[in-house]
Amino acid sequence: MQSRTPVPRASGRPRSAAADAAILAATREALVELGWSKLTLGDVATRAAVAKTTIYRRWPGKNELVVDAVAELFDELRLPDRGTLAADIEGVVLQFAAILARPEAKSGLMAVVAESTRDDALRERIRASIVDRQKRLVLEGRARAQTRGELPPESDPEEASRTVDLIFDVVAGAVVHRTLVSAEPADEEWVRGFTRVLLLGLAGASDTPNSAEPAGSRAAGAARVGAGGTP
Amino acid sequence: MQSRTPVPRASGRPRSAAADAAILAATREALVELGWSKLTLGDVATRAAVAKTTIYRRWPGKNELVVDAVAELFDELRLPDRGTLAADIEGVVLQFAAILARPEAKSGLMAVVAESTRDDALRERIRASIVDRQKRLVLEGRARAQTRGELPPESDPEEASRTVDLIFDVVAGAVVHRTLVSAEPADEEWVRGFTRVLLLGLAGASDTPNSAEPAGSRAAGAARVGAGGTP
DNA sequence: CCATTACGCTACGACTCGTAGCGAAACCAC
DNA sequence: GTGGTTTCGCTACGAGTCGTAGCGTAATGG
Repeated sequence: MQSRTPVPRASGRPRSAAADAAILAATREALVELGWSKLTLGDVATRAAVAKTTIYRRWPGKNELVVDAVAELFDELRLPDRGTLAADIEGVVLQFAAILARPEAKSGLMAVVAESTRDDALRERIRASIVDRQKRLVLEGRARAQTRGELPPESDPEEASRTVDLIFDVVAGAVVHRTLVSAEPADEEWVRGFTRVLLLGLAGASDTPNSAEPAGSRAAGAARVGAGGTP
Repeated sequence: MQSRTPVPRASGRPRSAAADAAILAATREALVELGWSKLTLGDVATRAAVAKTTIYRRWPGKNELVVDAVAELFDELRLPDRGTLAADIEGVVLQFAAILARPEAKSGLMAVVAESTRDDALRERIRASIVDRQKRLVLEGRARAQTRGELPPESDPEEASRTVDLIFDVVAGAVVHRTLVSAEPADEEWVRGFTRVLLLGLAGASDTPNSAEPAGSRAAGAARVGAGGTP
């Protein structure tokens, strides 16, 4: 995943895969103990029992290293079929919240996102190794819900894409804000309430794809909501 | 707001209010040009035409200085009465998005939030000078909507508090995620879609305050939605 | 006039950064 | 084996930042 193989190397001493793992693990350890700002590559090198130069040969700098170290935390995200869209959402949101609650994710993720506002390459790295993996779950859950009949099949593909993006920003944003800014746990009770709001909102919005009205009024259509569920 | 008057000082040379303003303005300027990571207090001092020691006499460090500098950006947030809850939400979300789109807010805000995960005092400072000011708008908008009859009067005060917290995390989180992570503009079209989902979700959720069910099923009640609006 | 506090300036040790240079180690092709 | 190639660990280095101390000066109140 983070193999920085520049080109299909011909010969020479191969890079130690163990060193990669040790460096990333040491980075997470340092994130827990020191946090982002006090984390130094020299310290990571010591923890990983490698030379500082070895790290610089593989990663451009602290930003990229932390992105890869944090990205591995999200590898465990799964979307088991829990029977209903609501249950699926609650399950994956709870997983996401559990990862975000870990100190290495907290202090590392937001810091690199902040840095990415002035570094397009870094943002692309975050997108590829963290964000896209999360967004794929949204797509998967949506497809599953369509199979169940809980959501109508996508009519306009572009509209569907916008909706997925919206869902993703709402879900990930809400959990992140709850965890990091409000500094309160995204526990089961909160996730239940959040899922209810999200689901009702999406179901209601799906009948009125778009409109020029300044929003408001329309509402009656919301009755055709979360069909399915506890059948 | 950022007056760091330790105690009601008796005598001596008073602190220059102009210096405070110059330092905060210089901080924002440096955030735009350099970003968070390359911003140094020495540079800020030069830009503000003050001595570096003057900054250290007023702020503990870079984190707190940036919090105060960014906080001033949110002073302009207003909640004019636009007639409907939907319009009110859209208006304030657009304002919020406009502030977040500014580079000094982007690079500064997320960085201090990241730091606040390991610094309780810093988080409290952020809460007091930035977050609470935003949350007050949610309360104000809710009260206004209740007056209009768009939302039922709060029955259980604790339940109402949880709802306000949820709304706040969803709104602020979604806009932040859209702007910083997805790196796409929270323009009028996006805000319209977001408001529609949020409003339908809240209206639908308001009849079924809470339940032990794993969510899903319930939906019919959603018809008693956004009453009022374009009367 | 005097006590008190803020200010500008200089200088300082401590620390981190990212790189360069070296010899040794590990791999491949022959 | 032997030679070529790449990585590794180690040391050392200049550059830059941090946060503080010390000093003389400026501005206020009693």
